[in-house]
Amino acid sequence: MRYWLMKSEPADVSIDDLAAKPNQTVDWYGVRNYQARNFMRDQMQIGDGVLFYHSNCETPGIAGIAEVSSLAYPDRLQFIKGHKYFDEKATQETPRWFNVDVKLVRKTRLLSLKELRETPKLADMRILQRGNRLSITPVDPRDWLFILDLLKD
DNA sequence: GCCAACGTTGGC
DNA sequence: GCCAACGTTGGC
Repeated sequence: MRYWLMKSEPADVSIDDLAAKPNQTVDWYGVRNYQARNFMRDQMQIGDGVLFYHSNCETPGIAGIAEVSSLAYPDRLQFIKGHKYFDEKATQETPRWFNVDVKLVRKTRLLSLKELRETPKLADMRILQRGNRLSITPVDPRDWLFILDLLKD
């Protein structure tokens, strides 16, 4: 059982969009970074905890709790010619990109990036490190518990 | 295998 | 819209 922080641009899929999906589940398509792909493909297990993070928006921050609800499988968009996420080097036999499914557990208050930065206990989180751009990062179990506590009210 | 050029991310 | 950081590409 591991914990992750996964970034989503709310203009693409927000926490409310997730809540409105069938089964409150979304396929985490479009990851085109090898490190992030490897986390999904090699490490994620069903039931892993997910901090659903809003990025590239007015108030970035953690917007809800979710969970990994499938093992990784080939990202279907890599095969669609003309699509933004098409990859000509990917084939059905040897897909290059993978995604898991993510299911909402509950929407929370917005725990802003600013507040995260102002919380000394969380200073070691990957998301807070200088220059971090990775869209999926592991979360230390202690940080996970601490954040759940911050989100209790 | 080096590394310059280029593209993307994402906070501000 | 700016730009720092950093990943990827491709010529050599």
